[in-house]
Amino acid sequence: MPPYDPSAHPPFAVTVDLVVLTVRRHALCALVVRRGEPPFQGRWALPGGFVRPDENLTEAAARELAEETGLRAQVAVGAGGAEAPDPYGGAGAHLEQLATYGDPHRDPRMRVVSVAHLALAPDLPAPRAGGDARSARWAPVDELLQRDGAPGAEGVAQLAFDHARILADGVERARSKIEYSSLATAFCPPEFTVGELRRVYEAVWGVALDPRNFHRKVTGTPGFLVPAGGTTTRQGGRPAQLFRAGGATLLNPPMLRPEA
Amino acid sequence: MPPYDPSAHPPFAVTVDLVVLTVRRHALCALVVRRGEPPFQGRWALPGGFVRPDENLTEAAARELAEETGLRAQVAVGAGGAEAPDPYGGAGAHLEQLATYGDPHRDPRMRVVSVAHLALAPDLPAPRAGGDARSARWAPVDELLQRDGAPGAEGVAQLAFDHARILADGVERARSKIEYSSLATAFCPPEFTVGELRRVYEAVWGVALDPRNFHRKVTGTPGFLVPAGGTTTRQGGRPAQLFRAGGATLLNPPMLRPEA
DNA sequence: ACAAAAGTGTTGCACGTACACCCATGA
DNA sequence: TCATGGGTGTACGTGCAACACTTTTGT
Repeated sequence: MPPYDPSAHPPFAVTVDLVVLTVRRHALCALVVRRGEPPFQGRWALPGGFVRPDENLTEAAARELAEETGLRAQVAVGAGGAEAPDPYGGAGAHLEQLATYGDPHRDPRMRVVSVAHLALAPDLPAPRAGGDARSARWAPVDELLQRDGAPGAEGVAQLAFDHARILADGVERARSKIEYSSLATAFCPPEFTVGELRRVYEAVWGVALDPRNFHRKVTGTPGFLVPAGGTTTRQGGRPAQLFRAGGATLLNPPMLRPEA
Repeated sequence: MPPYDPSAHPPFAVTVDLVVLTVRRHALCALVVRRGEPPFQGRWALPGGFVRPDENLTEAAARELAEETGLRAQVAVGAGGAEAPDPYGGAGAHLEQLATYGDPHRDPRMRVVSVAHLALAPDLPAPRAGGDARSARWAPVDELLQRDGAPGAEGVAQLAFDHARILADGVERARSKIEYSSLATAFCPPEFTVGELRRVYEAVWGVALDPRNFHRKVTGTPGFLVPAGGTTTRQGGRPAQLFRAGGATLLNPPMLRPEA
């Protein structure tokens, strides 16, 4: 390694970008904000911002998440590069590092290395255009990721920068990770029914699951769900038991994703 | 997002660090280099270096890998943030992005954000102390990751910076990824036997596997292994068929890791 | 002959899939 | 009464674990 002389190295900017996913009306949706200035002015982009000198990457991502959504982060430990325990106590969104994108020309203005993070949130009342966001919305990922040229599907402009790629990576991570972990509960409110959890899987994977077998699977895995005591009929039909996420974080054997 | 004024942002240095793993004498080993200057002078560290202005992160990692080992990288595409296809044609090591580490004080000299990469290589003749490495060696990961204070296990100094954490994350990634992918073949020479592949799994997981069931599993998975034609007795005993890695990259159903 | 490693056959069990069936509520 | 979603029972198939057994070399 050459000696470290700050002035001898090219100027890199380091940012965090956020893939914030939720399930709304049976569809997997991502949070996007409209850019107010060039480049890509007027286009939709992932929320994000610069890492400050005194904060680590996870803190920067949690700060941006709070600014955009008001959610407090539940930081995941593990091989994702988490650096600090959850500084908050309350309920909030799952947050983990996704990947880092550093192509020399991904931002036309200067060299920007972006550490993308993935956040999973329960359905929120409405995007809060806080901080420096001009306007924000939840958009179905299917729309955002449509390749241009798809017939009969115009009207959705491509995301700014390489954000389509980042979003695709985040969606793929979420889709595969709910197979073998209890992460799907991060899309649910603190108390939820088995059917609501099943609809999360169905929305994220875009498939239909057998309600009976799903029920047996999740209630039969020790530590995955703990009964919360009450019941609800908010989905109609027979009253359903309410559950909370249990301590188990790994699902073994995993939930099988149908090939469809 | 505030406007981009390079001079308005704090100076970040961006580096790549490498977790290079191989299997030697039945043990999972990592490549470490001895630091020739402060901080952590004389301590072992992961190989790595600065990202240059004109290269992306994957290219930087591949360049460092070639400088340290002479290996050419087979870049993995997917959610790891790969940015370019393999620019080389020959045989080489598997390379993928691991995670990014950016704690404000991880390097005492200045703010350094390191994009760690994971490389898996077949057993190499000897570490080549090329580039700026003072000296290099393959060290068993069990030694490198021993927590200090373990009785009867002194003599192995802790790795420099946060490299023990990075190495642990890389080892965990390798251990879990060979479960559901054909990645274990990256530890083998171009042609290998079923027994040699099994010994890779046993070394990486630190468990014993049933040779008969392992044989059925890997030869029965379509596209995982393709016969190379010959046989060998280099392991002693009855001649074993030689295989090459097949096109299949995903193992379904996965190889089951015994709980031991 | 013996050890060592490569392969094959067979059986039992755990778990997923498919689907018939019953339960409890609101309209 | 009917539609809707919640929940249980059961038969069938697939695939892994375990282990007996055969094959082919080196010493």
